[in-house]
Amino acid sequence: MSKCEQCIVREFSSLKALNKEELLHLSECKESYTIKKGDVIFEEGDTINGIYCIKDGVCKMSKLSANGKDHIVKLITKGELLGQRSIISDEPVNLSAVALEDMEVCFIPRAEVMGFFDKNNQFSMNVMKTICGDLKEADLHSVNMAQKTVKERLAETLLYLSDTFGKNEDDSLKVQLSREELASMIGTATESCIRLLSDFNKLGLIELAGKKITLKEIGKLKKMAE
Amino acid sequence: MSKCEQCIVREFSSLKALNKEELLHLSECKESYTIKKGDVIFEEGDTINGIYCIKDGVCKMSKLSANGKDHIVKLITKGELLGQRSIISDEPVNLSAVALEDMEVCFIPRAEVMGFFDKNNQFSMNVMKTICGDLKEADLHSVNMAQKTVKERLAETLLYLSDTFGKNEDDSLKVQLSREELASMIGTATESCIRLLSDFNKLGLIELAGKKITLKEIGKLKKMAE
DNA sequence: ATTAAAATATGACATTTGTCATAATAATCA
DNA sequence: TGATTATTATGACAAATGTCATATTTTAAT
Repeated sequence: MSKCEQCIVREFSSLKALNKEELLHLSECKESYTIKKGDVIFEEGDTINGIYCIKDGVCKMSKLSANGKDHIVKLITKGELLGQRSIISDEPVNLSAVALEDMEVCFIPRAEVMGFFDKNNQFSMNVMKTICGDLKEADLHSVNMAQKTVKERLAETLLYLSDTFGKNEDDSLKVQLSREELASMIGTATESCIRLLSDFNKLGLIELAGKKITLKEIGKLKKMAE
Repeated sequence: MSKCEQCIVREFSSLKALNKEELLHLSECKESYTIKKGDVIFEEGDTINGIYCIKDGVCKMSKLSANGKDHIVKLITKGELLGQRSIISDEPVNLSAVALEDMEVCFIPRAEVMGFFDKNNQFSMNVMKTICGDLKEADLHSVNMAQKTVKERLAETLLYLSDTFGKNEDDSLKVQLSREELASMIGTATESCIRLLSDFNKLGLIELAGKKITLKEIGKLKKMAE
């Protein structure tokens, strides 16, 4: 069992507020998991009994809409905690989490988390700030969904992917989403997404090579995203 | 200066966790305001120095989108607190708040709120739960914006207005939004909103009388909203 | 009450986006 | 490797939505 005290990822989440003693205790009750690409961590409506700390990898958080399509609400990566909202509200999770690549995660039991809330005010404050940040993001996101065109949303999403998850050595986007997944992030039909990618390609804004997408004209893409 | 202890509205917000002593202190440092319809409580980007407790009335929370249009993210009414996110994150507010009708609000200084966070764990927990609820709502909202048609969103919004804010004696919706505001809630052009309202009217789903909107076929509207 | 201004309504049309069909390419597996 | 399947791509068209013009109604102001 690995020591939480030595885990660097911890420093990037609310868990950074924990003291040595708390970390020691955490090391003993947490469980490490390896999750394969495509695996479901939890599904919308599931009752989870703790939170997940992402050590490595990226997963998509999605919600089934009334018309049966999956909508990707956000992507989560290392240093973030999963399932906080559910634990705090004492409700089933409202989003599904599916790994986009192989992942390393630790599961922290509910009781442990509640203990931290009780005894460590700084931890509570950190969680609160995180959730407030999420809320701000979510509000911005819905305004974008409501007011921007599909083209603008695509440009914006490509830039977001680049900024947040970085590039490979060949400059292509690190997270590899299928066209369907990309479409489900920007809220459009897969065909529309493919068509716009083609357009962007023809305009020289991006370069397509199979699943790989490379951003060529960041400035123009930014303008396009408004 | 009115006593917070006797304020019924308190019972509906996170403030219900406060004890007698805290309430006494709160009574002394809070300030009551009357806000006229159309008045701005705060604007996106403003730094606020406390939170607002809504005693009466309804206000719209909106965000300016890149194309210059205002998008109404949500409506807030009595029993809710305004500005929590900003105070917790220690950031300017990300939404504007404008009164849709005359309002009664109390302003609670930042320091007071922070004191409650420090000393009253239940209060913190309540706030956290509220924000988690907001986050869940916000995620659902963006999925709806991304996946539903304008028609579906209009039906859904009308039902929401009826459920949340109730009806007048003549059965018409209590909150009176202009067509422009309604359009800005569902994320569409004012003309499209007007056109769809006309359609709904012709179909007998609703009844229009000037600004007044009366829902006639709740069941059908629900089906329409999917 | 009369006028001016704002809000609501409707028509005509352009643009965006979705849907269905089908082709081309890439990935997977026996 | 060859066959099978999934993914990506493109065309053709329909449906949804936005824009601009203009009429009508409501509201506000003098």
